[in-house]
Amino acid sequence: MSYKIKSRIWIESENNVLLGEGRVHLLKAIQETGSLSKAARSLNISYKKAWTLLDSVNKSAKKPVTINSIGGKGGGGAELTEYGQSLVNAFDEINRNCWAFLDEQLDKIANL
Amino acid sequence: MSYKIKSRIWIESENNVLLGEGRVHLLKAIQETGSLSKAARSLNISYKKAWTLLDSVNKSAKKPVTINSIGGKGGGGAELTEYGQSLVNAFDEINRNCWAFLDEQLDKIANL
DNA sequence: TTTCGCTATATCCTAACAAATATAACGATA
DNA sequence: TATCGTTATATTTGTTAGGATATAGCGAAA
Repeated sequence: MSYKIKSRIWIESENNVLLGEGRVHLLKAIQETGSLSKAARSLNISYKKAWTLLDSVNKSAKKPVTINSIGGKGGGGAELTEYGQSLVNAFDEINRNCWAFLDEQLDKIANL
Repeated sequence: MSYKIKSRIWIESENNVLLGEGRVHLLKAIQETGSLSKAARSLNISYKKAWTLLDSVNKSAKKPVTINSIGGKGGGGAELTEYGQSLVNAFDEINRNCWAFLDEQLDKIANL
């Protein structure tokens, strides 16, 4: 069996992490479930962890990534903004491209 | 100030990590100093940590990456094999290429 | 005005990981 | 055969990130 190359990418803003794979997973789950707590449950992470992540995302981003509402019908919820959706899509695309790129590069090591 | 994209790449072999940035730093330091303990001191990490890393590298690699000698003149030492040097060089090149590639990709996010 | 499920936040606790320490073994050299 | 600076490894101690738990506040709707 041969070597594999793996990668992790993330976006920073003013030395704060804006987006990484975990954050993108969370944002997708929010989009699917309509709430932060449901998203946390679906990802098997604590609400606190999810909240901390989302808070950090929104504090680092130039424009709001989600809109969170407290109280009201159903207790409230969270949803992605247009900007949030664009970020998620762009991140995914870059990540996929990066994997493809690295797989190409790998043959520099394969036959040493 | 605008977003930055960062990355971390590593090479795996049979689900074990072979090379990452930290390991490559260590290998370079071994090459420069001729010993594992000197390399550890130069990187400000404990000997134990350095030894554990190097041990893992050599156990994951298909061919030996360093040759370590115990006792004798100077107490012993460690040096990179040809193969080890090739791995280090290839990793560095792939890493640099990856950075350049990702910087290109970043403008997908810059103007959202 | 009570209920509901959610957002928001503080505090404690623990388990994983890193650092610190100790010690054995090695072999060329003098 | 004593010395030296290594490699090699076990064990103990510290630290910190994350998990668990608790609770307050919110607002639409019935």
